[in-house]
Amino acid sequence: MEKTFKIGELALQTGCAVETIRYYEREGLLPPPARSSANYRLYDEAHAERLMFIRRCRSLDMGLAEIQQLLALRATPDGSCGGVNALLDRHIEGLAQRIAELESLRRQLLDLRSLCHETLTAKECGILHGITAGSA
Amino acid sequence: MEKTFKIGELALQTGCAVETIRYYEREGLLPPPARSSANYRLYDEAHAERLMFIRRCRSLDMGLAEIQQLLALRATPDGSCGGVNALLDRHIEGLAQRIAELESLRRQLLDLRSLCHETLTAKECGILHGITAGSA
DNA sequence: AGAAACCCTGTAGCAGCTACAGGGTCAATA
DNA sequence: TATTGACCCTGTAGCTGCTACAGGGTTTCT
Repeated sequence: MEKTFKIGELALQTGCAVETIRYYEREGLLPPPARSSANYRLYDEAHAERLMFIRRCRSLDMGLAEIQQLLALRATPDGSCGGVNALLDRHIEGLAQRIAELESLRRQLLDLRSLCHETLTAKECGILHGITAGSA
Repeated sequence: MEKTFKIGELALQTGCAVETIRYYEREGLLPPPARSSANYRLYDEAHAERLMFIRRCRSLDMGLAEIQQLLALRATPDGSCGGVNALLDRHIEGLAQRIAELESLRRQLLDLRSLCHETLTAKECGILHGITAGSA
C-alpha cells in the first residue's frame, strides 16, 4: 500500500502553493491524480518527485513549455539526452542575451542619471530633457 | 492651423503599433484626441511628442506606472525634479538586482551543463540527475 | 453540534501588449 | 457607379505564471 496525501500536504512538502499545483495539472505538467470519495486529489511519491523537478526547473527560470520538454525527455530513459543538452544551451544563451540587454539599459540609465545631480525645477532637469532628446 | 493626422500615421512616425496607441489611451498615458466626423482619432504634434517620450521610457524598460509619474513630474515644469532623480535611482537599482539574479542563474545552469558533455541516454544524463538532486 | 480548517470548481486579475471579430469609412480604380 | 482595398472603430480574448477570490462541500477537532 502506497501512502497517499492531499493537496495541502503536497504543497507543504514541495513549498508550492496549492493553487499552483492545480494550475500545473490544468496545464498538463502534473498528471491528474486519483480522487478520494469526496473528490479530493490523492497524490503519491511519484507526484511529489515530479513536482520537485518542476519547481527546480522553475527556480532556474525555465518556462513551462521547456519543462514539458524536459519531462518528456526524462520519460524515455533509453532515449538520447542530446535534447536535454540542447535545451540547456538554448536557455543559457537566452539568459546571456537578457543579461547583456539589461546591462546596456543600466549604462544608458546611468548616463541619463548623470545629467542631473542637483535638485532643480522640472523644466531645467537634464534627465527629462535627455529622455525627450533620446540618445537611446 | 495645426496639422493633424490619423492613428496609422502616428504609428508610423513613432514606430508604435496602432493597437498599442489605443491601449495607452485606455490606460491614461495618452489623452483622448479629437475625433473626425467619422469618429477617427485626430492627433497633433503634442501627442506625437508625448508618445515618443513614452516609447523612450519603455525602451529603458520603465513600467507604465513609472512613466505616468514621469509625465506628471514633467507636467509641472516649475516643480522640483527631485522625484525624477529618485525614480531613476530606484529603477537603476531594480535593474542591478535583476542582473545579479540572472547572473546567479546563469552560473547555476553552467554548473548543471557541465554534468553532461557527451550524448548519453536520458537515464544516464548528469543534467537530469542534477536537476532531480537539486543543489539549486 | 458547531466551528475551523481543509478541499472543490470556476472565474478574474496582474503587465504590456497582440490579435482577432465584426463592423464602418474613404479613396481610387474599372 | 460599383467595387475593391486600405484604413479606422469598439470590444473581447489571448499570451505567461501564477494569485486571489467567490461560492460551495467535507473533514476534523472540541
